Amino acid sequence: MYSYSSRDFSSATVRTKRRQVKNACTNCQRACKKCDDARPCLRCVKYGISEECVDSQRKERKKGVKRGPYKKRDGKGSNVETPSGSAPVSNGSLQPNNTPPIMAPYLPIGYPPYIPYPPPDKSSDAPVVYSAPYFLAALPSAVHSQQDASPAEPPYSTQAFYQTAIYHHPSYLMPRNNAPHSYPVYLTPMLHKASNEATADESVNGQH
DNA sequence: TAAATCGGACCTTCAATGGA
DNA sequence: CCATTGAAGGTCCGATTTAT
Repeated sequence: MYSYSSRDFSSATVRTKRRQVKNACTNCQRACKKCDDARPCLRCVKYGISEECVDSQRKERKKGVKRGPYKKRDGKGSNVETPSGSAPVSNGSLQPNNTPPIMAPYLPIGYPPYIPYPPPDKSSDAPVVYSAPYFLAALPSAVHSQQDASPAEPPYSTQAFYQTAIYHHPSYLMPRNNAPHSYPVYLTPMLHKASNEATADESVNGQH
């Protein structure tokens, strides 16, 4: 879910694999932008083109392609190493002993420090918005505060966007894969503006 | 300055291959 | 039979271009 490029890290840190969705929507595909598994995807929601958010059509894989002789396996299946020298990525799933994955080393620059976020307070009316790391990675400026555990009022009127996002993307606003690393998130004015004005923006068309 | 574009690096999938 | 290989087909990062 969380896709962060290795380029987001200092050279001293390990490379991490970029996560991709299985099938991007046609809009994101054309724009070469990050999509997600939900339909409509977050990007289409943002641009107000939810109704156009449909899976792209995938080609059938070629069959019967002759393949040359494989290279001899050197030594013992040493290919256990992860691709391109990347660290063994915890994809957010629980480890065998049921301990949460260690996510902190994979957080992108600007990501809040690794701190477990307390569960929502049922007695509170304050909207507690969780965000998956993926969401934050896509919208790093959305992180307004990570230390304030009880956001009372978002600094901007984001109700419209919240409603849309929560309706279409409840999973974005809740911890994923039982990961405890969730944070309160405020949306940026840019995002709010987009949510209100996106309907006028029909320009999410592509070329390529 | 923000948004759109797009080249290409990176990732996933899965049929072919080859060892047990 | 099953683990491994490796290329096809895909996603999306990030530099560049264009619009406001």
